[in-house]
Amino acid sequence: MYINEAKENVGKEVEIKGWVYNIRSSGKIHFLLIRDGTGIMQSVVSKSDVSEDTFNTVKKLTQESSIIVKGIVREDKRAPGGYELLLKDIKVIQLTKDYPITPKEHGVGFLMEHRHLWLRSKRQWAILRIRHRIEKSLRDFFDKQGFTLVDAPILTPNACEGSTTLFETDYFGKPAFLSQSGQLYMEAAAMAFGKVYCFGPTFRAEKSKTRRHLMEFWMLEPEIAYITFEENMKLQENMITYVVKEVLNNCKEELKIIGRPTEPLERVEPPFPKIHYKEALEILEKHGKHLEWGDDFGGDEETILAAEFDKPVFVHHFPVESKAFYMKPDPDDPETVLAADLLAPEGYGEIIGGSQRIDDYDLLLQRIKENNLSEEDYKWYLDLRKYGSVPHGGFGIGLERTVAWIAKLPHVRETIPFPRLLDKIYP
RNA sequence: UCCCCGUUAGCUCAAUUGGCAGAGCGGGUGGCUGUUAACCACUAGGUUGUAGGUUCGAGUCCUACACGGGGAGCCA
Repeated sequence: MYINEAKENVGKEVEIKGWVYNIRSSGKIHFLLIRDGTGIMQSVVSKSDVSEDTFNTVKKLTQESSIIVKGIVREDKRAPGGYELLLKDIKVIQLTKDYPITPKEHGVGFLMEHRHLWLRSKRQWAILRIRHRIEKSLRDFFDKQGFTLVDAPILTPNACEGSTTLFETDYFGKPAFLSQSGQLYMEAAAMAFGKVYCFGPTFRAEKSKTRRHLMEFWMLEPEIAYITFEENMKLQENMITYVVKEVLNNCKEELKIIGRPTEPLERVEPPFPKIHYKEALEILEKHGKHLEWGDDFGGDEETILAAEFDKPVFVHHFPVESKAFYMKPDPDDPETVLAADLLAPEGYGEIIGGSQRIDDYDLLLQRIKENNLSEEDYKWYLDLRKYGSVPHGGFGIGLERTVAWIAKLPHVRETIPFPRLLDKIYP
């Protein structure tokens, strides 16, 4: 039996294979907390119920020893979780000595050094279960609507945008780079499959050292042929709403463990507020932050803007010069692009960046040249505007920032099993 | 890359003005029949990050370096 099946096994004799989470003793009765990956369950060992051998074996158990226990499941209000195991027999697989992570407090540095063991702690378990639920519901959302998952390459031949620092590696004597986005490949795929998305790791060699940055992070990037700018935002609203509902419905226990208040999440319903870049500047001005036209938002600015609303908020129509080369200028206002960022509530900042893409060959070529990018490198990308070009758009959602927001974590480093941080790649 | 803070027992932290290096957790031993990070008693555990300097005397003051944390910038 797995611990999360306790309810269906009340009164039955079962076997649980797991690890010792904690042990308390009161002389002639031991309370053993066992975890098996699906949850934590208390096991009661009374001296009068078991052999002396078994009783002494339990007495000597240490934190994180691996064990297989047999006993009868019963309901008891005194047990954490409401169910406990009346232990009959125990087999010790390995008696653990000196497990470094104790039930008391530890510093972040120490815990990160022991990330491979920290994963076993209740809080980390809950966070990564929520991450899994978010990944699953994101994929379900797109799969249900007929999107095709198209995997983007991780090794790429050139700096797709030239602006950010890429990790370089050797590709049979030629330089190759770790991908920072699958978008350009998804544009090719959208012309083949109509509605596509990719979901994988992306890399940046930026010397960023903040609570919102990782060197390796996961991004889901949908791309849709013939979509309009407004439809794109609608899709994002529906996606975020779906994911939040799925977490609320399926991760009640996990949310409780990490102490995440659910009211702010329950408010997440379409439509989300949408503000023009110009309005954003006005809101910031009102809060004493003066930005010039074309300035990008920093962490502070994003927090101020998001705090104006109790839902995620779109900021759209950014100045052309502040955004990427492939974004399509608004025909009614060519100084701005048809792009929107989605800012998460509660100070979590940008979690989605999306836009209409330039579908005109000449304009795209012009923008490539203006940005000092190599025409040769983008030959295949330009081909997409030569053979049956259509209006299209998409977006990228950063998984770790989304998890950090939904789980209300102070730092993205706990949202991924093995975070890659500035200058830190162990374990 | 820049700014700020820190580094003392396995872990989290104390140590008054520069004057005997100490507690909780974890470990060990013993006790306790319903515990909830259990509790109680006893016990072992230290080159105070490294290298120099000032001083009768440095965990404490100075310099450099290393490592960790927080923030800024950078940032599909």
